[in-house]
Amino acid sequence: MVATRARILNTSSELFGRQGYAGTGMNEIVAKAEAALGSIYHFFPGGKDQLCEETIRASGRIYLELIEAVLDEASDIGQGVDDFFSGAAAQVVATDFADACPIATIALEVASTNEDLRRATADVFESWLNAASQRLEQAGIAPLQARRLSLFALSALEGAFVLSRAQRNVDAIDAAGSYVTAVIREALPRSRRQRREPGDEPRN
Amino acid sequence: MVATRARILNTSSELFGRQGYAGTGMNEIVAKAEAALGSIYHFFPGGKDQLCEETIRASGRIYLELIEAVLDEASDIGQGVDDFFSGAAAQVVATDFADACPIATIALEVASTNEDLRRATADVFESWLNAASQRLEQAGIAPLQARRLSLFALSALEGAFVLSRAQRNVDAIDAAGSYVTAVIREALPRSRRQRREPGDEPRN
DNA sequence: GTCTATAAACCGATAGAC
DNA sequence: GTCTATCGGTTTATAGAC
Repeated sequence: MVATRARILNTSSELFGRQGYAGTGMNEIVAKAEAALGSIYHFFPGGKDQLCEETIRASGRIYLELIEAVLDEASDIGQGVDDFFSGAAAQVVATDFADACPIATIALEVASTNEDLRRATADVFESWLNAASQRLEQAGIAPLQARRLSLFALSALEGAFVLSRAQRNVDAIDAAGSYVTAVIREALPRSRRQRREPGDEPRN
Repeated sequence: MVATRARILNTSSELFGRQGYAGTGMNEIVAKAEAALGSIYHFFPGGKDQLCEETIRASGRIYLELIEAVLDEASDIGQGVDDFFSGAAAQVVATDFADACPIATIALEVASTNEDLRRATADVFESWLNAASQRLEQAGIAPLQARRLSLFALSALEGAFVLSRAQRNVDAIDAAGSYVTAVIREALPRSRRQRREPGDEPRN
């Protein structure tokens, strides 16, 4: 049995991510979460703003864990980035182009209208950037370049999500993934560069 | 004297771009446009949906012209892409991180909820991609690679806009711009590659 | 903690005078 | 073409029984 509070957060994450903050109603959330309207104000007395902020931070944490898991399970950071873009494309297709980044829609909506929520999205992006930077540094890249590569990679991923959802195909994710992966492999110290060649065994 | 219809479209472009579709009300638009509520339904009898679709297509056309102008005025395509990212960063700063891509917020909001509007955003993105592809081909890049490079460059730009608005700095645009420019310069035929060296004269 | 009823404000949209 | 009054519906949020 999933607790009501968690059911509300799961549902709000899905709906805010797909339709945005203003486009998602409290009634819609409780209906889909099979909860009472009173429950949402019981667990989130701050109302819609509080629910949204907690949703941003909760889904941000889950996505952070995904980033860390995919990067850490790969044989090297280049392969990890490649895997992440491939997995993202698969997820977008599996959800019929509905679920891509859990916070990007909200981030654009609130950037100029709600300072608390803007800061929440900034904090989440920062956590993802730090996770990526840290692993690029472990692969031998200097801190400043690791930070810039992370900003570049996350930008390409986020923008590819925008294009993919609008175009209903994953061409942008495929293209962004292959160029970003190439740039990161080029940035690695020569001794640690690896590349899967046509004759290699598939790794998964 | 600016006509009422144009004043409404200019205002809706600004507000939809900054706050999204659901987050912008008809009353807010007419108030800021200094028009009567009746006028909006006179010029856009289809209501909010029609206004938004025309806004997407109109602002998309204006941004297309900007893309074409910046790319065509540069000495070569690499410099043009570099200039575009620099100009985008300047614009974002000048508007206090409010105006970046005119349609990205709407695109994410409507991708899974309004098929007509989704198609409008897809059409606009397609027009931008075609403009970029065409110029990459003129620079000697094969059509298929030109298309993939355009998808990659636009993805990086769009995602950098998301991060920049959320973080309230242009680090993402700077990083994305420099890596995208480098990738495109690498893709050019050796004979047409140009790079500004430290000793060169500034071109503008 | 859950549920329903409802308040108070706001939404998109329409009617009709001018 | 412009303006205002207003309709009907939905929104967020609260009250209070259970």
